[in-house]
Amino acid sequence: MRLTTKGRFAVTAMVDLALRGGDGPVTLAGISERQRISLSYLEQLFGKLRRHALVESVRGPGGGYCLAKDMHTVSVADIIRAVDEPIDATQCGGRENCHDDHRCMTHDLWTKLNDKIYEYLASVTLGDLVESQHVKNIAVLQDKREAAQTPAGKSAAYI
Amino acid sequence: MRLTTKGRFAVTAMVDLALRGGDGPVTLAGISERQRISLSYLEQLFGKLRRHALVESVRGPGGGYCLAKDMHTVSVADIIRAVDEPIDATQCGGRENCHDDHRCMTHDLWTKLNDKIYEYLASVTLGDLVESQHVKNIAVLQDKREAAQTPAGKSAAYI
DNA sequence: CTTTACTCGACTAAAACAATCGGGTATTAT
DNA sequence: ATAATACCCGATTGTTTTAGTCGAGTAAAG
Repeated sequence: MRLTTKGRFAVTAMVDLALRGGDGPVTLAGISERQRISLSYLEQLFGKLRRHALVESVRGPGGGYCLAKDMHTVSVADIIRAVDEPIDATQCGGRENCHDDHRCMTHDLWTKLNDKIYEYLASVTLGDLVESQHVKNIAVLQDKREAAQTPAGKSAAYI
Repeated sequence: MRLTTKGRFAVTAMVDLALRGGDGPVTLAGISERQRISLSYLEQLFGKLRRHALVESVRGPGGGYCLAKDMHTVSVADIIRAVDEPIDATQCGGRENCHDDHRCMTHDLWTKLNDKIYEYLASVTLGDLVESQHVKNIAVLQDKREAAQTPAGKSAAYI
């Protein structure tokens, strides 16, 4: 499992898509603006996401992208795997730095680490992220309301 | 926590060191030969390991490196941190791709992942790796003995 | 038949990484 | 002394990966 900003961008874009998937296709131009990710880069990412059947596209005016599956059945691991294709395991499978009886002295270590990372990323779904985002927005609203009740100017938060 | 071959090499080298630390300092030239890691690269790595107080050096003929601590008190995380210095957390702390209320939509995700990775690497000590290596060597010896008992030429393993 | 918006592959700039080089210094043995 | 061993360290280099761009094309709607 490789972890780059490409994967992070893809996850962010997919959350954005999931958040507004309700009313028809979402354009990349919109995601680009909201998430500040370059349009051409998004096109590249969504090409891969589409080929991995995570999203569906609608061409022409009014077109855009939709989630291909229920957001609760898509894990973060699925998304990262789609854009960061080579899943790079332990980098120890027959390389020149492994030899003799010393071969892969640390092989198990990296394999297990990989499993742990994968396990976690596979346990979090797009739906989870969307929900926690909603919780945050509610918190923001509550903060604003509380701020409004607090006497002018001073925030209660830092007392 | 950054994960590169540099960190992997450092862990491998430290296991080698721990395995033969019994009889005095171990030379980098020896580690280089056994683990097929370039000497100059090892010098670079061990400079960092020494500055992080994970190893101690003895100069001059008969010199080399020793573990500075008991192998059971040194975790893999310690080693990787020593050589891959900037611990690169979520790459989301105030970057241009985070903005407005959407800021860090996936921030918690990456923070938690980082914690998981760190947690695992901190749970494995150099001593653990050395022990599992011993177990392997015993297994290899047993394999050889069994192979010797098997009638000539044919291995029993693939039947 | 023009606009919107996806499609695709090739290309480039910049950063990170792996590794090397060259000239040191401390210590031991002869 | 002085030669050999082996650590010390900063600067540099070559390569790969990553991030991001460009341009030409296609499908669909109005």
